[in-house]
Amino acid sequence: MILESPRVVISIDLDYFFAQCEEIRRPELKSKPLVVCVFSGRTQTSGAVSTANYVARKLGVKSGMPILSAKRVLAQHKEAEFLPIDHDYYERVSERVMQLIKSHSPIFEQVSIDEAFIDVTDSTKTDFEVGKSIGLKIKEEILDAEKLTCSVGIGPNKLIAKMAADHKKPDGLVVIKPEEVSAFLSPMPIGKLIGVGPKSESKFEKMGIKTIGDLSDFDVNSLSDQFGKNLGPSFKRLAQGLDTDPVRPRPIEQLSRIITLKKDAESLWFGDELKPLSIYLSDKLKSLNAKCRVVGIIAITSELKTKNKARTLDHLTNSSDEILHNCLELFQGFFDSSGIEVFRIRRVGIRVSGIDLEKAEGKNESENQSTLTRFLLF
DNA sequence: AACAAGGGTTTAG
DNA sequence: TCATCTAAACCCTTGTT
Repeated sequence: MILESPRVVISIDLDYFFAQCEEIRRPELKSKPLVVCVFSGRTQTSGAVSTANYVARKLGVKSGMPILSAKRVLAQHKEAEFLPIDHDYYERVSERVMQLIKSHSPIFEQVSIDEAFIDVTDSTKTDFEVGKSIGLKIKEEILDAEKLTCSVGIGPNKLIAKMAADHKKPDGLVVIKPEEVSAFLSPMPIGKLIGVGPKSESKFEKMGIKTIGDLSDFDVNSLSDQFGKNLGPSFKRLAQGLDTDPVRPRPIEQLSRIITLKKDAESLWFGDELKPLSIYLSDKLKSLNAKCRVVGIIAITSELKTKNKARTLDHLTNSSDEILHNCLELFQGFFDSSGIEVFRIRRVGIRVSGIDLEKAEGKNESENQSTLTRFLLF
């Protein structure tokens, strides 16, 4: 019985992308520890590591680490570089790479600034050897055109393609044919399964599930009890290597913008800081030819707990004034609630969702979609 | 029972 | 002061139809 129609899916993941972009324009950095940082502006070193090259990673630098910790880890390495993130530059590089990848198949999905899938079932006629040669060609073209390395995975669906790409990094290429899926997945530790993070991993551990193989034949009802009636069965299917999610462009569902305050707030003194955020989101909506129905705020407390509020409007909007006005009212709700719960706010942001793409004049649906994809990132 | 709205959690990069 | 930023998927509760 055929449960899933055979596909050939390629996952392309640009290696340590932001740091590699910095290495392109300053090749002398390649041999040094290189750390791309998001400075928050509170102090000279406050902020987090966005990504680091493999020289820095081997010395212990990790994504998400406080910049100060990375500085300590690299204290002995006077030559280490800490560069501020330059998103516009990475965006331009990414855009060219994505065009190149897209030229290999019309069935294309950009997952993030440095990651994409293509479905090459048709052009390969399901021959994985042909799929492999397309993967090699893409690696070669990206290297020639942009001097960037990437990791490529080829499999019968997105899950396997992605895990194959993760399997050999950097600059790898791994092909997993349908008949190899089980042997590939089964022995892997459960934390390697896409979608299983630290929280789920420790839950699985308590249930005696150590490997993906353990999960693949675990009782589905117990999984539903632990993870919910959607996620539980879904985890089991993934562990079996089953994934029917098609390669296709994802429509934008929400846009948000968040900043770190110079000082934690106990009152609404930061209202002025929100205005540029509302203008940014308004401009973004307009450039997408879109409007939103839901306006929300995000607050992260001094204890790093996230709080959200949102309201649904009775109409669509893309007006920055209207977005801002609604956000300010929502923030009031954090402060004038007669104080059972008091907290200080470290970071604040605004979000629009319920996004409605308007029909653009003289553009068909797919042109509309690609405009959308281009604006997806920052 | 089915659905919408609002808020929290987890994951990924 | 160690602790960025963006987006999606899912979970739960509550209220409405």
